[in-house]
Amino acid sequence: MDVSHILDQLNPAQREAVTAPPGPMLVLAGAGSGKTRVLVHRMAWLIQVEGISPFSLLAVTFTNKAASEMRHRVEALQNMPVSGMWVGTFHGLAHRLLRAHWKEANLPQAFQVLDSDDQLRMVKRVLRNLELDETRWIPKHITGFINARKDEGLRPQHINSGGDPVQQQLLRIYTAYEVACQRAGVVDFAELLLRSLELLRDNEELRRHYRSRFRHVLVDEFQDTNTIQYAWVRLLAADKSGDGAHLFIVGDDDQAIYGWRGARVENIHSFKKDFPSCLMIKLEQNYRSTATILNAANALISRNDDRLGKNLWTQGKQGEPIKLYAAYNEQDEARYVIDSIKRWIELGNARSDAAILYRSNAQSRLFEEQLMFDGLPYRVYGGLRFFERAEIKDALAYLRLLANRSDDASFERVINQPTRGNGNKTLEQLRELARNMNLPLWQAAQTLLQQPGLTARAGNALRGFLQLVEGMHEAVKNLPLHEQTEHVIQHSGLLDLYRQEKGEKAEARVENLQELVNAARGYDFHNSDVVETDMLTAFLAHAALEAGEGQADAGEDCVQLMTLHSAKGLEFPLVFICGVEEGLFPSERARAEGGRMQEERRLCYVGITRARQQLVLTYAERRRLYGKDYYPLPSQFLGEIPAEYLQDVRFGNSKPSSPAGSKPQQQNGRGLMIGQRVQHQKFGEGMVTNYEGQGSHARVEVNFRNSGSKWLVLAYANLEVKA
DNA sequence: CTTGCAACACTTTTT
DNA sequence: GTGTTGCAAG
Repeated sequence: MDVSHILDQLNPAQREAVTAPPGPMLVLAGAGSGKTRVLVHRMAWLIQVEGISPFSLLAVTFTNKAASEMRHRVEALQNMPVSGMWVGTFHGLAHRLLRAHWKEANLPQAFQVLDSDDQLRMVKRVLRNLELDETRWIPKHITGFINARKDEGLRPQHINSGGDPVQQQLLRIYTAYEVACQRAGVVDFAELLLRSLELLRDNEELRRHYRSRFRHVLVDEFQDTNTIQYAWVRLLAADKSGDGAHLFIVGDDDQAIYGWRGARVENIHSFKKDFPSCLMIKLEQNYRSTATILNAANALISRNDDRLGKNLWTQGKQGEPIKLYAAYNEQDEARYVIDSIKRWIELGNARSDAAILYRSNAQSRLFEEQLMFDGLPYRVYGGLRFFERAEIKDALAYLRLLANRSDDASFERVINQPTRGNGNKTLEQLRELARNMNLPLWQAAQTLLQQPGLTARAGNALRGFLQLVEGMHEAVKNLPLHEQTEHVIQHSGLLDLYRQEKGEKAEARVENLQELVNAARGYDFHNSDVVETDMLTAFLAHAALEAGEGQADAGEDCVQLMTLHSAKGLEFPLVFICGVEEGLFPSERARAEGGRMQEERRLCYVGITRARQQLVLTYAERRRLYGKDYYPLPSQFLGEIPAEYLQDVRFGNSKPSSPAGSKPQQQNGRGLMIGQRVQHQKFGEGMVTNYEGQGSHARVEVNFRNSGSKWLVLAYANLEVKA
């Protein structure tokens, strides 16, 4: 059999991993070392050479994007669609299990998936029911608590409060939340994982079934797994009994940047202990970056402890030094970055080959303004995704109510959206009744209408809502999905509501609602992993599990803006990492909390290794953040990169272009400009960071080395200009 | 039920 | 500095 197409393009280490005999395997894959390629080729190898049926393969990733890329690449190697193979995210696969075995998992067949926003609302309702003060029991903290416990595999009954009243109260809320979810037939993200873990763990028949079915389980980005995800993988793993899957784990401990959301790098270490016979292969040859960039990254990350350890190398060129620009302030930083990008584009490069990376989303604004001023198309990653938009969630809530009347969260969301006379008072009565009789709100509403107590007007309004939902359900029952959607946004009044609103926002909302119809039309039920359910429920799960893109115009050639976190897995010829300052990157919180610096350093490592040809690091000497001025020190990470790889391009390298909001570089006849070093009789040495006004009113802002920043009237300040 | 104002937060993000 | 959210007045 000719296997050259599987092995030809692989280096020795990659080949060793791809062709390894069955058994636990840990592939330590450095940045840009061909990690996905190894996973994909391994799958092709198993199918084509080892003769493993795709039916016996399970591959799990963290994002839908990674999952679909993996599937496509396997199919490309295979030269045909591969069916029967399970490829998906942990959540997607868990969802698939629960759909297939809803009875065993003690769920209603039409159970719905809560996204984080739904979950937050749910918690707020629970708090209200328990009559707890939301200022003392902060809903966000509560969801954080619940999710963290679930991610550790802990139900309320597993947790010992140790007599701590706060802990006891939290457990009470956790318990009430679980009861409410169960009654409503909804499942949050963490619950998907926990419940499917419990399903496999406690149901011997099912466990046997899946353990004998899956011969190979491949896990991508293993350093990002949390406790329960690793437990889930282990349940399927081969043991002495002979059945169970061979685990093929791919990850990079140096790129573990999600500890703050429950990921445990330690799982990589545990894996070696849990599977002592495991093979470890390091992929250290990098195909992405110049030697300079790699050396800098290696030097930086070598400061971390407890690494499994690897050293990236390349056969490629030395490349340009890493540029380091010290901006006067954040405006200057933006101007420098965008000017550099403009020059780069003038050399014939694509806009999309340049990426601006930053630690926090708040930093994107200035870059956006500058890009807008210069007329450069750009795209900001992150932000609200399609299925998370309020109008979309409204429409989905109606659809969910059609699928499942017990979904209280959806009921509350739309009972008065658009307003139809169901006010707070009615809602309070409903909640009270639902609580007392232990009923979903829907049934409570029906009950309430049978009893006296509502005013005629309130009763009519409530009846109107119930009839609206029933009526829509009746009308829509046998229609295709997109017509159901269309009917619902029309007849619920949502479309009219937003049509009547004015402003760009409302227009966008109407468009989004129409886009939802298109999404429903395009939804491929048959291509989905979901079995044992109807089209509508499947679509709703799809909406919750795959929130969609943030912006529609992804296709255009544009400059890429994103956080360092969302840059993971991507690469760009030209990369800027901005705001490399103490307090921003590393973040203030990481600095304050001991032990968080290592993850911050890994984040820096991730950022550096995104760059293929040219890397530029920038920091500002003055930064305005949340309406306050800061004079940050350059990031300690800069000092951890050997100077031989760095080139200072401090001051004057940026061609001025008078962008929006910026001021001409020349300030009056004395040649004073931003960045100018000056001497003051009383305050000493400093640097001009800003100025305003003209002539005798002209004022400058000077950041003095020893006395901080001051505004001075130029005419009186008697500043001495330094070289 | 809508409108307006004050309080609040504000690292990172997928599912 | 900006945007969201919750509450009270109209």
